[in-house]
Amino acid sequence: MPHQDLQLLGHDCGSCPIRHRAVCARCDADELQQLEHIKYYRSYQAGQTVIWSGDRMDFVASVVTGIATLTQTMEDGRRQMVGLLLPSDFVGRPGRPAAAYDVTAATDLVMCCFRKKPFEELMTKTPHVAQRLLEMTLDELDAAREWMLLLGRKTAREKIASLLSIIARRDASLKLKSATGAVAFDLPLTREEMADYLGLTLETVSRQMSALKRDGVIGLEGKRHIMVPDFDLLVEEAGDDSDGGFLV
Amino acid sequence: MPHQDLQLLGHDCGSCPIRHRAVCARCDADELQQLEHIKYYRSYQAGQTVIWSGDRMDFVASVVTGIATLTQTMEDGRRQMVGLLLPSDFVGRPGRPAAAYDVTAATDLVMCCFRKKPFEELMTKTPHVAQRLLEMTLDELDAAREWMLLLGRKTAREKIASLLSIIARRDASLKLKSATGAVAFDLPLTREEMADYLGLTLETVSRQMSALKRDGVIGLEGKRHIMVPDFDLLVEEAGDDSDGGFLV
DNA sequence: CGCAGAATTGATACATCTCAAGCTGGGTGG
DNA sequence: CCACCCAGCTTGAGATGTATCAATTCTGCG
Repeated sequence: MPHQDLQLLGHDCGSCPIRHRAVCARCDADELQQLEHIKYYRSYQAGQTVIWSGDRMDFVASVVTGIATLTQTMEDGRRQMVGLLLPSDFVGRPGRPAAAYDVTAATDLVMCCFRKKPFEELMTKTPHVAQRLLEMTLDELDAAREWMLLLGRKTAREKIASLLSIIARRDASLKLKSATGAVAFDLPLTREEMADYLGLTLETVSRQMSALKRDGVIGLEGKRHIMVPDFDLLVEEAGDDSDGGFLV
Repeated sequence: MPHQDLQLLGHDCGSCPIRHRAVCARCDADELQQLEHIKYYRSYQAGQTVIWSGDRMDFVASVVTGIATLTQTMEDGRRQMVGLLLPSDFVGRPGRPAAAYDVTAATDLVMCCFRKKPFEELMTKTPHVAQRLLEMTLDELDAAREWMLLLGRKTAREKIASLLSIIARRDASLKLKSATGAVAFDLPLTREEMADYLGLTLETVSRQMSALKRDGVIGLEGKRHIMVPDFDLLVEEAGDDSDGGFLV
């Protein structure tokens, strides 16, 4: 059962922190008002399950604050994370009645939910929501393909460095900065969640984190706070083509 | 330079073999006529490169016949396939000037290309193309996530069985049949391409193919023709949840 | 016929997994 | 206030699956 605090903040789209990046980014005043009508907020505590794969899902949503994960599980318990949702990311698929993945709150989480039926109607009647959703889905597809390269071909060390640089970049972009030089951020994931992201065991994640620390690529303060003295070095360790991925 | 046979077949959308599945599936007569105006066909021989990652790309396209692959390559030569495009699948991203992946013809290939600029205009002016593209992109994202589970958590044997069952299913669906009982099909990929798909080496692919043959899960006629006596057994070997994935 | 690309098979190396034992830090109850 | 506890994490030793390197063996084709 979701912990259903009605948030006082953010009831008005105009002052919403993800107003300019989420699925509603392109909406005009009229469309926004229609969305206001069908939206409601939900909060989850870190660790709570938002929805189980296969469950009926009669809403779609945007992440407002916090981080959620999408995971797939095999019958024997092997788990693979297939999505990492940051503020402004979209959850759910219009036209699909049930959830295809487990959705979990990795940190405390606030989502802006839209009742699915009216949301679908809005999509067919006005263009801006569908346009923006297409754009976001194409971006996610690109991210998924980058992730496939990571899973299929990178070494454990490269995988860790890749994940850290991805989080650093997205964290910087949420703060409207760009990731260069010295960078610091909090890991929103446990070692086990990192392992599920990377297709590794948590022991291997731990060992490689220690190795990167030993080699001076990263510094640790507690388990969660990461300091990166030279972001370019981290990117190099990730094995990515040097450019910051400016293909748009 | 693409081998640019103008195809005699298929100049008319009405008789196009992918008319009801491709990005144009929802178009009305008027929209279809606009598409006719900006489309042209291109043919490629098996092995030819359609476009290199980073190259300027001033068209988007649908695969009409044959199979194309999307691959990413790291600086040191490690390769990962990130897309397998069958007839009706879409190539290219509206709004992006350059190709993000290498696109290669795995078999002889015919593509229906649309000049990008007018295609983008058509997308903003009429709803049906954008709607269908969104739907197709969401499907691809689901496929990519399934693929991520494969890359991150499956054993070599499970990977091979998964790939074979995916190809068997898509092959059956193109023939408007469903994959059950005894099934047979041609592999459109070399061992090396299979390895690039699965995040393995070609030697491991070869060994696991031999193992599946030895165990009677598959039969081989030549290198490319696969016979599956019991499709359910193959799916079991793939480690997937038993159901045929009917989440829509 | 014989060649070249594709595939198979073998022997060995090595990265990561597995199993197992401690460590650490923050919260709780005596 | 301290001892304890527990989840999360680290580290170690050994097992194992896949990669690597190296021959052969197919197979289709000029």
